[in-house]
Amino acid sequence: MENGLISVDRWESGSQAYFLTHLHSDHTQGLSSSWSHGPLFCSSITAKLLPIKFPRFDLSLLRILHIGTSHTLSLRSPSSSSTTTVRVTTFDSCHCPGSIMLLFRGDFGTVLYTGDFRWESNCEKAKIAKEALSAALQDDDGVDVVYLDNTYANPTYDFPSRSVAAQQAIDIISSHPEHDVIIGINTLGKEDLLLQIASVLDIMIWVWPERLQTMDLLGLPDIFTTDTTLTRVRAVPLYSFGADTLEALNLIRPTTRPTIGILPSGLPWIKKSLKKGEFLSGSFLTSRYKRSRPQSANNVEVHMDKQIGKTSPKVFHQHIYSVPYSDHSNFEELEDFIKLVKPTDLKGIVSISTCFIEPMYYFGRLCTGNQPVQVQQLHDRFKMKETDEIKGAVCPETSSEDDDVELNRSKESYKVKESGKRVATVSPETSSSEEDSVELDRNKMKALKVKLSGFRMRRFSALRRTRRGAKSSDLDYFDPDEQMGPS
DNA sequence: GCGATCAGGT
DNA sequence: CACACCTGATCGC
Repeated sequence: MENGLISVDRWESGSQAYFLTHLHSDHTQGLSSSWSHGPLFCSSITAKLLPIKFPRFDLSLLRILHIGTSHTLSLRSPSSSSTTTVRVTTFDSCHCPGSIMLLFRGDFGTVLYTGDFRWESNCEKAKIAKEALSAALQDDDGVDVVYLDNTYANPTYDFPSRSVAAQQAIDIISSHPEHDVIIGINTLGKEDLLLQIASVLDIMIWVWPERLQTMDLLGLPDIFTTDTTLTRVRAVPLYSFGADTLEALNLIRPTTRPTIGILPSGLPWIKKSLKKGEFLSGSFLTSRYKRSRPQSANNVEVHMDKQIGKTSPKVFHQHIYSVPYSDHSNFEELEDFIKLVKPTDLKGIVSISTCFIEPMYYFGRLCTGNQPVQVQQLHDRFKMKETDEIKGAVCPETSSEDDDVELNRSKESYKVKESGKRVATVSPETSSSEEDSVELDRNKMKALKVKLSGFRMRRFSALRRTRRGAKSSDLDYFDPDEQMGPS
């Protein structure tokens, strides 16, 4: 959304007001400590966390948007030189701490920018946000455009609420009473998962020192620690979480306890780095429709198929479980959202993605614009997108539950093949067994690296570092001896 | 030396 | 298949 007036999660110069929906790095590309193109509007939590990511950021540029409030900005109209006003209302998007949804009203009409969001039907915060949005929309003629978090804008994405997924993680931990557990997380997000685990199992959760600082800034309960002796459950950075790490942890027994990994992820198709003769024969994208029973690691039985029709935990490595814990709305929630807002037009907001799901394909019938969406229109839109730098526009395969046979039949025509690498992988020359052996060699090399206590091993040992009794106030985050990773 | 960008990885 | 984000290389300033 750029018209010389405002930018949302975009940081090039040329706008008069900038909005940051949340602090994940795919939304801060172009933002830096030295950025100064204009005032930056964000939530109070984002403002609090921003200096961690951008230490020398000019804080006088920040403008706080409180949840549930409206602000009126006086800006210069880019076309004429007259003044124009933009009114912005802020809602909790329930994606990660500090994340917001923005409703803009101005000469350009009414535009709702969802940002990344998850509004679950069973979530109290989402319910409040929903009601606030409904109320805000009552004095409007309707929303002209919704910029939608279209990450899962396809009916194949049918995963449970976060609390249900968290319970699945808890069941996995409970069924491994003698194991250490590591959970892969990023620098922001999944805090509620950790809180639910800690509360139900009445245990503390280990986090790395920088993450503890974030937890403290967020004012979360005092259940996080940097002392490995206080708990068997550790949340570790996703980048240090892999089959290699788990294999290493389980190789050096009995020095350490046997360890399982839990990967909280909305991506149901996460595949492990495949080696021959191991558990899974196909990707999760296909296997989840086979109603296959999740295989349990180490022959420990896990009873977990309660959520019929919803994504269940998966084992994709001897020691790693995946639970469908997502901070993006699933298809059903997106559908409810569109039914509530009934926009005239709908656009997807994908940042770093090779897989763009056209939201109008499934939600077009819920919009109030020209109905129904014509095949040719969508086709044209895809073509436009592709020449317009969004690399590909793909409607993933779906089950045959679509009620609109006509659309379903012509689905193939919406697929736009991605150029470059993707094309190369389907070309006949590269599908030979020669490539397989290269792949195997690469895996061998990786395994060797671990065993030779190379880079990965050092990173792993950093994770195990004990910080006995450390509280965040005691920590010196800039002590190079305490930094994670190779020095 | 720093920031921006890209490639390659989990 | 890629939620988000890491490291490392390179390049321009």
